[in-house]
Amino acid sequence: MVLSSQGQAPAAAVKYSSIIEELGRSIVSGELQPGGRLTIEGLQARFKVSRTVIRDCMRILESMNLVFSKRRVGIVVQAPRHWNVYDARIIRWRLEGTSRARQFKSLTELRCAVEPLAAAGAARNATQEQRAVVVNLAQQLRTLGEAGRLDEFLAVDIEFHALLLLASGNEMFSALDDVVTEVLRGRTTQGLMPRTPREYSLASHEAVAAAIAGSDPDAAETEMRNLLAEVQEAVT
Amino acid sequence: MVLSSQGQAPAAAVKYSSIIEELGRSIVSGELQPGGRLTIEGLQARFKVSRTVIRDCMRILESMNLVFSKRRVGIVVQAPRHWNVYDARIIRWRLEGTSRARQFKSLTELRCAVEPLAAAGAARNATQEQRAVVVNLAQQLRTLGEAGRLDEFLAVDIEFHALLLLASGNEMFSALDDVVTEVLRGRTTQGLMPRTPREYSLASHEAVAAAIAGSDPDAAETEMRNLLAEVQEAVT
DNA sequence: GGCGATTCAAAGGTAGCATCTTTACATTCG
DNA sequence: CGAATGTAAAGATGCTACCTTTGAATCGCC
Repeated sequence: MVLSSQGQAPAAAVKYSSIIEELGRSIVSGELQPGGRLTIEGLQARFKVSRTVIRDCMRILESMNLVFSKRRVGIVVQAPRHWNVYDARIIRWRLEGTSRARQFKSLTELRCAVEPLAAAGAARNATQEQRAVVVNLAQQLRTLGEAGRLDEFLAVDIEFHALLLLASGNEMFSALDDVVTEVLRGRTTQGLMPRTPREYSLASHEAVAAAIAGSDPDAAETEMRNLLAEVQEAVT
Repeated sequence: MVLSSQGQAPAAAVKYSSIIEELGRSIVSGELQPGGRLTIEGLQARFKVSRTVIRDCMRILESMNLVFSKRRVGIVVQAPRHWNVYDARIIRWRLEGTSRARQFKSLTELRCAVEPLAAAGAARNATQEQRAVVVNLAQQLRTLGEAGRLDEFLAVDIEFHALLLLASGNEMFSALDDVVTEVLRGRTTQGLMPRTPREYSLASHEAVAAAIAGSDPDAAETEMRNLLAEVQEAVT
């Protein structure tokens, strides 16, 4: 799952991507109510493109379970419970839209659920190189944090957490790296972070790294939980 | 996310669904290597359908990040790390294929991560009715478990866990109900379950239910962790 | 041998037509 | 008057033919 780009696909804007974006956002924001109908013909006129393009878009939205299409009826907007909420695009749209705060909270809770086990997994499965990098990143975090270089701190923090997910050896966890990235980034932008990272947080990162380096899953899990306690609190 | 059907869409087999199934399975199983190429023309000949249908299929597979298409090159199979592994269809394909055991383990680990927090969430956010139902389901589990009626036990167990996820109030959690359903079902089919559910397990279900009914998030989380400890062990 | 121009294969996009389903409406019969 | 049945139309599904755009690979020049 890749938030920024469609996997390997070249960034080259294909024609329909903007249509998907627009419709996806409308649906996710609630502007297009569940049960609401669209027709290919209508969309064709609205976006001034051929039917093929609209059809392609519909297939994609359908595959995200945002809509379904039925003969003689048209394209019907699905209720939120059907949406593939783990699809990177839907996550992005929800974070951009009015439901940002809500989505943010959900994702943070998901992080709190997953990251401790991911850390434990990393302590078990990480390669030697990954262990070394984790320790190194934690050190960098301290340096940058104490120096108050927040932007660089954020970048390294993202790298730290993404590496843990990857090293966990569980692809369901590593697929969430975009989620974690987005949440960390949003947390800073939204001013939910202290100006200077707290000593507590720096120490926790180091402790997690040490546990992973020392192949101690239980410690890694516990320390990660400590680390997340702060986060949890800020959102609740 | 719905494993069995595409949301509200009628079961009516649209033409391309079987093509998607076949190609999706080939990719997920590794039969079609990452970097491997397909062409629309080739697929057209292979499946004896028009270009339109193939294009629709490609859009869908592309939207799952299983492939990407490039002009002058064709349709290229993506590496596993790009796949939308939370897409219900991909989960299903992986569970059907040769990587079943591996996928099973990942999903179980995911359950262990998510369900405790979901239980805590349910203790906080469930409606009165949901709380009553949870308690009732736990009771049924005891009755069915002690009577050795395994099929019915499984059905109720699935209902129990799905309700927790739903009641958690976190849509990222409730979207995982298919995953949990599939894991529970597979666990029974694969003979990972004791013939008669253990007293320990029955008590844990009751304890979780009681904690939710009594609005005690911490207890719900702890009890759910106890419940999952057994599961965790069986898979590791 | 390296670098720019050319070629061309394959996807992207358009257009129009035929078909199939399902809904909505009208008609008929009890 | 109400239920069953027939019918028309709306709109998705599917096919074919044709043009455009892109970018990989080859060719040719320096």
